[in-house]
Amino acid sequence: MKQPTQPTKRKPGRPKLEQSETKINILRTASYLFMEIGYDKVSLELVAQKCGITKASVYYYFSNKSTLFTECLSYVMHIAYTATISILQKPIPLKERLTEIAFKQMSNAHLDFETMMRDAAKDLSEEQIQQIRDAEGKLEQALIEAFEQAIERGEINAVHQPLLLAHLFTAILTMKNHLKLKALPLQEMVEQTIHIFWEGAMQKSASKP
Amino acid sequence: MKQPTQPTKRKPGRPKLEQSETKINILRTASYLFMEIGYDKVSLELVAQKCGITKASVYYYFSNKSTLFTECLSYVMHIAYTATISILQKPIPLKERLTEIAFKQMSNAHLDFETMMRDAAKDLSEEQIQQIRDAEGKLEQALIEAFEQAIERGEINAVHQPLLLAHLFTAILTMKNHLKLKALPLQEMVEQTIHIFWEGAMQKSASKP
Amino acid sequence: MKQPTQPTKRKPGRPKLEQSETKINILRTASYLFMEIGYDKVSLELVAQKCGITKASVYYYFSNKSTLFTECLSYVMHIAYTATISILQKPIPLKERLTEIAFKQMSNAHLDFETMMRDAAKDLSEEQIQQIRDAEGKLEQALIEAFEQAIERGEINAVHQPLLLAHLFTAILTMKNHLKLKALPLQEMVEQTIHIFWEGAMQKSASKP
Amino acid sequence: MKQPTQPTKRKPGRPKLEQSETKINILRTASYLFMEIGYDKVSLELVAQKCGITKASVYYYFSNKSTLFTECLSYVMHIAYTATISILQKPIPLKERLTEIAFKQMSNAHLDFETMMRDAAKDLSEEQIQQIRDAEGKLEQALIEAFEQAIERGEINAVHQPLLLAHLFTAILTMKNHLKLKALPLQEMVEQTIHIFWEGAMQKSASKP
DNA sequence: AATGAATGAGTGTTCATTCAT
DNA sequence: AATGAATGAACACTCATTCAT
Repeated sequence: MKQPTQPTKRKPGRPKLEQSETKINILRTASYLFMEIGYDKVSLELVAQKCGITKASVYYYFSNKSTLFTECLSYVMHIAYTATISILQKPIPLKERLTEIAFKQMSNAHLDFETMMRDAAKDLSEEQIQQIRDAEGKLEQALIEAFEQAIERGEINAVHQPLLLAHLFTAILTMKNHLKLKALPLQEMVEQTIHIFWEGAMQKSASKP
Repeated sequence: MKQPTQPTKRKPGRPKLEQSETKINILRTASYLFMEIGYDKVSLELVAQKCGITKASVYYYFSNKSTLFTECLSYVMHIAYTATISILQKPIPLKERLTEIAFKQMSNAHLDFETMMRDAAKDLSEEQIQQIRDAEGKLEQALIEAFEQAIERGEINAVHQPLLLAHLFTAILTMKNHLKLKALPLQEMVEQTIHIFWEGAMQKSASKP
Repeated sequence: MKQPTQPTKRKPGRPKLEQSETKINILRTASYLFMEIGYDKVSLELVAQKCGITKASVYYYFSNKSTLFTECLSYVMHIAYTATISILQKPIPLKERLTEIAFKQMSNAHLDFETMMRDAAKDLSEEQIQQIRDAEGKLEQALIEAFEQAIERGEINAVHQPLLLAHLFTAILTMKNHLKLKALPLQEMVEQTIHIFWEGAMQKSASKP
Repeated sequence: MKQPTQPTKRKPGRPKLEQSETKINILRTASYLFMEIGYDKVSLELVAQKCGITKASVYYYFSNKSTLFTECLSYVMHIAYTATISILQKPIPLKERLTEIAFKQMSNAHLDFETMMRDAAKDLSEEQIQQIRDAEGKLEQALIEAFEQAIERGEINAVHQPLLLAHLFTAILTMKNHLKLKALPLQEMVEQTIHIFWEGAMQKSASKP
């Protein structure tokens, strides 16, 4: 979008990336760390180390820890959004799509969203929080729409509110943190869990008397 | 019991208070803080402040931050256990009991168990972890048994594993952290959520095809 | 020496000790600890523990850590003095007496005097330092006199100053701290060392040219 | 050596100083303090103060108190070693060389090695202890060899073990701590002391009967 | 673009000391 | 005579942040 200011001869070959490679590297590394061990326990020193650069260099690209965090979460949310969307658009029953999403999420041991936010909250400005919440909102919205469509199609009982279903589904995914369950095979656990959720959401019979 | 003036070896020195009020105060205050903002962000300075005493005084009663945490969690777990048990023993359908438990838990915005443990883990000794896990185990066990009995009574489909049901139920409770849902009236949210869970768990029809 | 103020009927039987047993216990325990691990590393808590009493009780008998230290050192010095004197008075050649003293001192791994004083110095008042130095002085004096007599008897070359000999002898005893020497059998080490010292001190030949 | 403008991969960022002056300053200051008042009583705050910097800056250069101590001792030992060696290699009789070493050592009122190690030991890793002991070993070895050669040359009685002589010599140097002796002129004290040691070590006459 | 240097504020922990009982 | 309770000052260590180069 941003035309270089000088309209002179355009350099041949692949143009340099808008975002410096270092910056992206930091973003990726920090994102991973934030999700793995949480906001507080990620020191910028650690991020720098893992990137093979200096703490000061991190500051060159991100003016704050909170800024870094904000950009990381936006970045991660975007990826998660893309991945989720691509699953949700598959032409298979919603139950199967949900199972697939659940399986993906539960496979890697990331901290859940709210946990990270809680730690970071103290440092984040209003705008930053909003920025992250927006990114999260898009993801939430995608899920909500999937449920809305399922209701329209009659796959799910219209009694339920899509918003609530979306959050219930998300809450269920936190089961991955329950150590005791590590005994059970993941595949089986995911399938059974989603099955219960699904049957509950679907039930045709009478519900709220 | 206590013979008055007779010289039956009265312990010298200032008599110890039954259960020092200060200690209980610390326990309560720290428990609240740990659950509210997590292990790492609770500084002993903060605990002391909130108790109106000095950091050193906290150390008078608890030799460690990790010790304090351990005792707090045991304390809290015990309370949660007692409360849960007393609900589970009521002579009403399990679904109603679960709703009641969920309502209680979701009413106060505590961090969930695993999140706290993750932060604290680095400081806890093997025994301390075990001690907390034991307290947690009792709670988990109570839930599991409730599900087992429901299965025996035919309230719930025998297809499901009580362990998984218990953890699914617990995972669902983390929904309380989802800010977006703060818009919905709590009562309604809890009822609908448990309803979905319940129908899913109960379903008489075919399950895994 | 100190006549009780009231000349009334003297209580029959063994009179109660002037010094309470607890106080003596503290004195003994603390002395041991001070000499074993040094002034700084001895906490009053530790002393109390080893005595089976409370920190506050230690303060009941000794108003300060420095006071306790002072009294301990005086106490210890007195014991050392007595022991040394009793050896020095034996009717055997001085060389043998010195060997005996050296053997006793090197057998137990106590810190040496100056090391302890250096740590404690920051806390001690002028009077306290003087008090300890006095107790030390008596010990030093005993050694000096032994050397003086040996010179008078012609056992040792009159060239040497008894004061210097005494300190040289004391300095030699610090060899017990040299870890590398732990390999050598103590008995042999002591004998050889004193032998060298002795021959050097005794030499009849010309000395300062 | 340093090619000026040519684009031969110049390291980016601010170039590192040869051996940061600050670091050397810390090293010197801390070394002095450690030897003067001992490991425990040297707080990093104090080191920082004396250097005119912040405690955090000390941590910028040395990751630990124990690391700082280790590097300080290695540093000091190296200096002592160099100085000692240069004296030991002089073409003068061993006795004179020893006198010179003793004079140098006694001139500054350092704590002796073992005293410092005793305090620091609790914080030092195995490797660190080894590192320091190695540095110490080199010094010890230099002395031992000097004594071995003196024995070969017949300067010293072959009865004595060089190891023991070296440690005896070292022990004697601790006399510098004996405050009482501060009255005597240092020069004289050193000469007389070494003389006694020397005559004892040299004696041609019968030894162990 | 990237870095070495430096810092201030905070954290967990220890300990001598005081005081009412 | 002895103790439980409480505190202030210090210490080792960490970390986000700044700045000149």
